[in-house]
Amino acid sequence: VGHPRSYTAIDAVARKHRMQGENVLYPIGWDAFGLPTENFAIKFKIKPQEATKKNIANFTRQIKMLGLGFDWSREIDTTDPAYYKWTQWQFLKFYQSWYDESARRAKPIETLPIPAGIKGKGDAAIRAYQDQYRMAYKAASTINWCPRCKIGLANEEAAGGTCERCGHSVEKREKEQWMIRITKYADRLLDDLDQVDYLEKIKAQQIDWIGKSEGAYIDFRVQSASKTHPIDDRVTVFTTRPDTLFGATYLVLAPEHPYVDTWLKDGVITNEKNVLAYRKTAAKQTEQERLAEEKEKTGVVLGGVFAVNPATQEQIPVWIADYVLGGYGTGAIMAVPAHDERDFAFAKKYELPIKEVVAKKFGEVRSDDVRRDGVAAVIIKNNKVLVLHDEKYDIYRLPAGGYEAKESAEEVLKREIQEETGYKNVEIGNYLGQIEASFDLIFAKGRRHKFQKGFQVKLIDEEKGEMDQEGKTIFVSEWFAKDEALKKFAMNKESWGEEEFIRRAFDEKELCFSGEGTVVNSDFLNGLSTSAAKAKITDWLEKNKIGERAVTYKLRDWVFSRQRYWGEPIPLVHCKTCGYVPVPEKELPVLLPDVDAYEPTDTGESPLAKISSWVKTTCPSCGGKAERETDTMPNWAGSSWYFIRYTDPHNEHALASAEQMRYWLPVDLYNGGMEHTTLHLLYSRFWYKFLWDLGIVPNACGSEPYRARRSHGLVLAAGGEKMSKSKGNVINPDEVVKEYGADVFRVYELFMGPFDQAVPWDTNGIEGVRRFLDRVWHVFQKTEGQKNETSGQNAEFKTDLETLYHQTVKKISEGIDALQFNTCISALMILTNAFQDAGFIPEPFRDGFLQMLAAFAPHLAEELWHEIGHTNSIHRSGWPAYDPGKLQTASFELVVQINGKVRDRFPVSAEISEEEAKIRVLSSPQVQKWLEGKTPKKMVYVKGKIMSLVVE
RNA sequence: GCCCGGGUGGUGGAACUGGUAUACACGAAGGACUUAAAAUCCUUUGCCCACAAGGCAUGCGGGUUCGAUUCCCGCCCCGGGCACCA
Repeated sequence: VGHPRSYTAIDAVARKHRMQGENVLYPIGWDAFGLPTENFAIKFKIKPQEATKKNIANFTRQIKMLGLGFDWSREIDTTDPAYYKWTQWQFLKFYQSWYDESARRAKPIETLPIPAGIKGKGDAAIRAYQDQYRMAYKAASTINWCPRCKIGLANEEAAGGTCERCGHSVEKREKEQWMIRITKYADRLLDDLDQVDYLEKIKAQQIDWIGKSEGAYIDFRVQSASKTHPIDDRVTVFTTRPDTLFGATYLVLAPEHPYVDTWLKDGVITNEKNVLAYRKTAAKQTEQERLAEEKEKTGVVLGGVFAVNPATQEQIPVWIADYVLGGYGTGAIMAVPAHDERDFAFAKKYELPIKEVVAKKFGEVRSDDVRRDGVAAVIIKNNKVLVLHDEKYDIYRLPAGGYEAKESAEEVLKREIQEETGYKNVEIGNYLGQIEASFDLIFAKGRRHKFQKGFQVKLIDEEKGEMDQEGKTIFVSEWFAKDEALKKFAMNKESWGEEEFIRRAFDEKELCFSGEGTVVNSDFLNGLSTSAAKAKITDWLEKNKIGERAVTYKLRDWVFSRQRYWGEPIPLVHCKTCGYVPVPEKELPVLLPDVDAYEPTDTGESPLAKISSWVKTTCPSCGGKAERETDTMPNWAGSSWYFIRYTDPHNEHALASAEQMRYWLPVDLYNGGMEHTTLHLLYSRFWYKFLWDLGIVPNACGSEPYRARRSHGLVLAAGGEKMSKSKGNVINPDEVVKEYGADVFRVYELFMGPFDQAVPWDTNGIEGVRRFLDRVWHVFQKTEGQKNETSGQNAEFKTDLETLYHQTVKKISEGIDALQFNTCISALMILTNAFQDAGFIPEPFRDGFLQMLAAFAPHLAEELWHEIGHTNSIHRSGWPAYDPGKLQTASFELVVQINGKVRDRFPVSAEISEEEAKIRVLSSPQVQKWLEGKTPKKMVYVKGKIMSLVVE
């Protein structure tokens, strides 16, 4: 019952827009390559081809049973050779392209400039040079190997050290793999998120996965004390905080760092045994075990070598430790215990020196002002120092010797306020209550820098010298109005937008740990904010050629090979003389051979490698003997572009015609589960951008494939736990449809709760929906013959029904587009109940009511549509419109509040004036009773709603 | 730890840009119809007190406001995602 929920929901959207006369493409297809199908086939000892066929047949039956309005003429199947021909074709495009960094786009490989020196060396050299730049390339890499599934996994599929499919922990293996340079698109995948309308959490996941961080590479010289084994190497580290270089007191390499191999081999390391032992345990450990150890840090110092801190020229020890990851950055870090939590823990454990870098000095603060276990925010003003406790991260720390306030963004803000408003005493702080002195203006800063709508500001009376106990908290908008100078200042800042204003005010921060270690007062960084310090020191590093600006990403290149049978064969041929040669376009698709034995092998080689008749071929380039590539593509391949194929699914000459792509793309609404909001979404965005770069997707379509991405909530079992086969709590739509019918099932799926939230399946709840549809049916039966709309009804009653009808049309028309299906259904229920009370459905509302119902319960609506005399299909009939003038009833219930409490309510005409309303209110006996003879100090009237009286 | 959600009756959940909190539905209780049951229909249903009149309630504590589920500050709890990423 999970899949049908989103199908039904988007079906309602599709049907509504279709009925509104729009051309709607609501497609369905099967992404059937990959592990799930293959494992299923192995388990039941059938061929994956058959498993696919069977499951497609079953899903098709179920979908048709539900009456979903998919366009079956566009049905696709990623395992169909007519489809995967184009998947292979696109792979070849990756192979035959390179990424031009300066143009920020992919281009055909022929356009790659070949350096003169290489040109002279002949074709082989040119080829080798090109191979280094191809978007698809083969490289030996450490991959995640799942011993149970016998498959190499992409990093994305082995997150957390376990196989995404089976949960088994993965091993590291060296393997030649086809890779795709998705990392070249990291910045664009990040930047272009601004263009799209995705759910916030989906955007966050994309950003998170790409994991961009900006900093610098810094070279540390590593030398040996020994005369017999002298070395002078340079270890490069990556850091996001080059400004803390002065505080780097040791270096840590990942255990598998190649330098360690070299030094061991050269006999430089004096404690070889310990080092080897540590490396061995580290290598043996699975990712899972490593993380399971409660983050207890371990490591071994490398005896016989030391590094030199380029800023201080101090000699510092070099360690290996598994808290440094080989695969990220350079696999080496400079440890700055005073400014990094992990380094701090490590330094404490192994008693390594801790040095703190501070930019300036200022006056004293008592040590007990600084919390022992945490940190404190410190801000000074004139001669006073304020210590404000805060959470770990926003820290303006106070060393024992003290330092002067640097000009942080807070300071800038403060200065600007002072200069522009003439206010002298301006303070920016964290906790209002802890500020003792009197100030004119205080910005209170929240824990998370999240001031979306405003923040608290205190205005203190300077003459009194002391703020009164309560203070006066006002909102920004009001604060703007209270003081001309402040208003002017704030108005200027308004052009930043609120967010930018706040970001500027509070974004800059510095991380330190209090009360530990010694302090380095750096003249070099004197008076600089963190970002300015970073820039200054990076400039210095670059100038002296010991470092450079750098950006790193968590995102890695996409491992595109699978050593499994059930996937698209990679359409390349390997020839001893020509290297890898693409299969010519006219020979595509390279068909997956139909074989009996397709189980994965222990050797890690594709099962296809065993089929020599298939493997042996001739080289398309030289005609000599050659072998086919036996790796297949990952299941993500076919699904990376299927939305493009939907626009032109039967095209034999192209993946889709430019005309069709221009007509349909980008996708307006993409709904799916959260399980595809990192990988599939990222891959398909990347894939699309690549095609767009090459002009395969027309420029006019834009660089993002999906305009909006939404996601539906899970359907949970009755107890609120996940449905799973092992728990036996899975509900199959077949059973539900058998008992209640497709329409009840559909409507319940939408009524059960908010579309984007997880909701438990409730067998009682579905009964209510059945009753509702029964009621609809019955009220229509009673309606028959009642052609005269006003028969027996008084005018007021009719007006109410009319108002309700127009309100419902508005609500449902808007609700469907906002994906608020549960309230749409309830609106239909309310209207139905009103019809039932009336005894029948007045003529003018019949068609519209059914048309709205048709979006949710298409079968019943169609049946009743014909019953009331129509001969066309309701699904092509149109969508009801509402009359904005008929949304209000002639009268409304005026609510009277006295001192915030509801004391009376009575109906009044919608046209009543404020004066009249006041008279009516004051003459009410109820109100008079509560007034006890007093006159209200104030009367607030909200038209159509409420009268609020304030009495002393 | 970080990032997203969320916390409202016995239950799933409503509530527009701050304006009658608890729509709609489930469940429960009572009633009508029936020999009886099912189905259907009607009534009641946040809590306290109940004769009425009141009072208290949207996770907790504050604040702003004539008025707060909604805005602000500080917390607590639950779900999901990420995580020794330097």
